[in-house]
Amino acid sequence: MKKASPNKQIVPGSKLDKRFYLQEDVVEAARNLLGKYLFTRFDGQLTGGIITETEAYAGVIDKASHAFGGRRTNRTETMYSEGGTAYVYLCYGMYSLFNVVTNKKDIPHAVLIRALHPVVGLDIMEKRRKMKPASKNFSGGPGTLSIALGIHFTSHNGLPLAGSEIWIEDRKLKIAPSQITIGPRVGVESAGKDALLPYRFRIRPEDLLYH
DNA sequence: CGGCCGATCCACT
DNA sequence: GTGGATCGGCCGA
Repeated sequence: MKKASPNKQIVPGSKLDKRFYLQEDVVEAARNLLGKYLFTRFDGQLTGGIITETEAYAGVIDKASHAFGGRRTNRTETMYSEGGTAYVYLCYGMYSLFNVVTNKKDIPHAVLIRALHPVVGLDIMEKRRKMKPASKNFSGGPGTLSIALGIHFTSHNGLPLAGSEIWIEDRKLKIAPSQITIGPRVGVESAGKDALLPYRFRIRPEDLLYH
């Protein structure tokens, strides 16, 4: 009997379209982004991988969101852009965190991309991360995946995912509901009862090896 | 203008 | 499991 083996073959993909980014349910959007491919191409260097963990931030009614209560500041202004915009901000003074803005303009929904399974441009990402792509912690957190992809808050905040050096593709990787773990979001303890909302989606680690 | 703190990561124990 | 790194955003004075 044939043994299952990792399939890293790159299937022709299509960029996610406006309809995807305009979906009104940001929790659905977060779930739907699992298994999609996130790419960057800076200075001709193509890097990318499979999104394996996301969190939904539900805008003005979500205490864990930067836009809670309709807060509009210089930083959060990006969240009020039309769906399909990159919201990248500095966290803990040293990490750029990458979010996908969804829904209509002025509705500040966003999905934080929390983990990436590296697939394309491994050599380039290895140099950026200064570690082997097979290492634990290579791109399994929101800060480290931005380093691997070369995403930085000063350069890439506000970029349109439909026409820039950052984009997301659907390569028809199917994620079954049984492969998805759902739970509360990370690092949002101060959000009161919103901290308990099941807005975090993950592909189970054991399912990451075979796709 | 001062101070607090964060959607994190890593080294060290 | 714990704490240090490191700095822009934000709020209050």
